[in-house]
Amino acid sequence: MARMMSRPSVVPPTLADVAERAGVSRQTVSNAVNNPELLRHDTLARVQDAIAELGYLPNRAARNLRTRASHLIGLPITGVHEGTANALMDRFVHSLVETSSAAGYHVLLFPGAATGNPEEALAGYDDLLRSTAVDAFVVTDTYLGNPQAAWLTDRRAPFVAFGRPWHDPEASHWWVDVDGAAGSELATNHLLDKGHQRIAWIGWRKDSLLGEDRRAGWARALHARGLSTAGLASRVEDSVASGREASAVLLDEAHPSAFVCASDTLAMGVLHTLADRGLRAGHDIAVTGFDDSQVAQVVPPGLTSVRQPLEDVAVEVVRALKNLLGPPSSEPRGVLLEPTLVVRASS
Amino acid sequence: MARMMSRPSVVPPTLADVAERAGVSRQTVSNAVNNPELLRHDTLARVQDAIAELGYLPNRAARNLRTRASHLIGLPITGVHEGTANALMDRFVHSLVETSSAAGYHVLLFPGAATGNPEEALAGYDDLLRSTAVDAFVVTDTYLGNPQAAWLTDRRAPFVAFGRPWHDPEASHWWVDVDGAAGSELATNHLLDKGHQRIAWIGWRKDSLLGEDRRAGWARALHARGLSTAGLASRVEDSVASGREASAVLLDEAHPSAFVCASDTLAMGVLHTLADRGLRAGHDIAVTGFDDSQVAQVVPPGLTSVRQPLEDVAVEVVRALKNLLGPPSSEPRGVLLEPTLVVRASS
DNA sequence: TGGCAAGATTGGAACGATCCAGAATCCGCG
DNA sequence: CGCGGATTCTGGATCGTTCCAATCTTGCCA
Repeated sequence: MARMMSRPSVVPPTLADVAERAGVSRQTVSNAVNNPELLRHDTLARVQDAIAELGYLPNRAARNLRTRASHLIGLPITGVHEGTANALMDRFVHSLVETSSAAGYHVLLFPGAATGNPEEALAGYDDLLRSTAVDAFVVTDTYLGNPQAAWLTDRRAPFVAFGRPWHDPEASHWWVDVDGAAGSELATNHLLDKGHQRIAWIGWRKDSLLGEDRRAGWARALHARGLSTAGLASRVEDSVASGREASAVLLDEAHPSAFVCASDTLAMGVLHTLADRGLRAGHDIAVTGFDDSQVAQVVPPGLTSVRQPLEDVAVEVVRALKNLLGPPSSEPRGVLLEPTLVVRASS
Repeated sequence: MARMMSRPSVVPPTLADVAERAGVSRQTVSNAVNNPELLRHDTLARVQDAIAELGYLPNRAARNLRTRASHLIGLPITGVHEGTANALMDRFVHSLVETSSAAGYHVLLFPGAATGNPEEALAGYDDLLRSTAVDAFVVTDTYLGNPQAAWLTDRRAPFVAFGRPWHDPEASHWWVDVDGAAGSELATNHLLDKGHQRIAWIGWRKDSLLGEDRRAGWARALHARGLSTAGLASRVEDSVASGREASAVLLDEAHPSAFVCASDTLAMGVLHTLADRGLRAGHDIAVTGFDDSQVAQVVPPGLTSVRQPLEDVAVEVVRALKNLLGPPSSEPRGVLLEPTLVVRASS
């Protein structure tokens, strides 16, 4: 059956074809597509019929040329870090594709700062923009000292950041972020409610403002109950090995009954240490992670983790994009979303 | 400093601008960019200087319009399955972006068969193609009964599949795949070499040809050593829960000393069962997975897993794309790559 | 019924590149 | 020195759409 429907590989119909068929001018067809409210009822119907009969679809290249827009959003693909549990992007990318598609945009992937110096990589952004390959960017790697945001702002490149402008609170670009402090506070309070008193923190190096933010939530929760944080925090790099070492040291020196971690990767390190010592997560020692990665979902016995509302982030990012590319608006340029806690057997 | 370099937001230079500056015609500049060998040495140099001075970049929309090509490759994003350990696509997408970028292509993401009936989703493919949004597709979900390949072939849509045409060995489209049987054979032989005699298989439902292929490798390895497979195989759906149940049953009824699984997800299920029973993976019972997902890398004590050479797959996919979009070639249309085994502490 | 503004429709020009055919230049050789 | 052919360069036409300004209809009221 499908075979009978197979189209010969002819050239697709154009505006002119539709116009002829409907007995109107090209411009009228164009209006029928882009500004239907300009047409009289009966004309609109006639044109729409013709469009349907011919299976007309506007040629994107031509439209892009004329309107100087591509309706594409550039998303740099950053390096996959072996050994970390970050499937975070997977979920975000998926949500972003869905949401932006509904808004008439498609997502264009391109190599981000994969290799070499950042200057060179950023030049790639500029090329995409100048060649009208993309209308705007969505950037996610707003880590310590990443020059992206400042550079893009400087070049007047339209972009939305997933991540706050930590180093420049005055930054005027659009951003969406998740409240990390609230997240670790959620996790910590959950443990406190379970009766834990000595709750350790394993986070990132002090120069990671994102890490310090998440840490603040842990500290806030402890202080709120009159508990001290002294000696209970460790700051390392984001790897399983680091989490493993840090938790071993903390167990020996501070005797915590629970760990709150800045990432699932670090939490996995804790699980390693527990396994090494014959301790059972959730039974002997409680552990929580951050990101609700697939690892957290499938690892025995199940890792309690802070889940970022990536679907909502995507929605907000697209909203920001629309504001960015549309007429100037006075909406707030930064949005902070609240994470949730997914409780599993590790706590 | 950077601020001083900021460009005013002027219109980018066009071919005509470069032509004027270099004192040649538009066409000559076009040739300098696309067919440099047509120019005399000195003219080429002069034009290239002008290009560099003005920072000229061809306008993609205009080029696409004229050449009827977009230099974009469509990659449908399929649903994220919660609870499975499939970060496979992450790695593949990354490789594909890198490789195709080097070949002058960019990757366009769009919602695949996310919701509803496949017919509707496939119509989305057609739209992209007809509106000249993409030149070709890369499809990955060639699972049981997926109509994609046949449908795309029918519509004469150019595409390359990651995955063999299981249901139609005569299919004439381009594809790249990884030898699953060889993968499980690798894993099984590894266990046999370690002295295991009773090695169980946990795979997918029998109607998954991909699953049966992987299973065949396990059976082949056992038979090669004169061992029987009787009672040692279980076929379930791809979830942690299924792997958990299947392994529990197998442990009770067949008393295997090792498990070879068709996916990391199933292997995680086995790890759950082992944890339930106080058994230690790699010590009491050996386990191997398939895909070398991030989960395999970070879970204690480390999951031995078959790793697909996704980087090579991407290279082959791009090679196929070039053949597909370029002049007809007589290269073979199917490529089968060999996986490797990543040994960790679970075996 | 004439006048007029609002509404609906139209045709030419433009976006910036490449295709194509023809013109100019170069080169070697009789 | 002139000629033919290869090499190099050029200008107009074109891809399919939207912008723009102008024209044609319509509806309303005096």
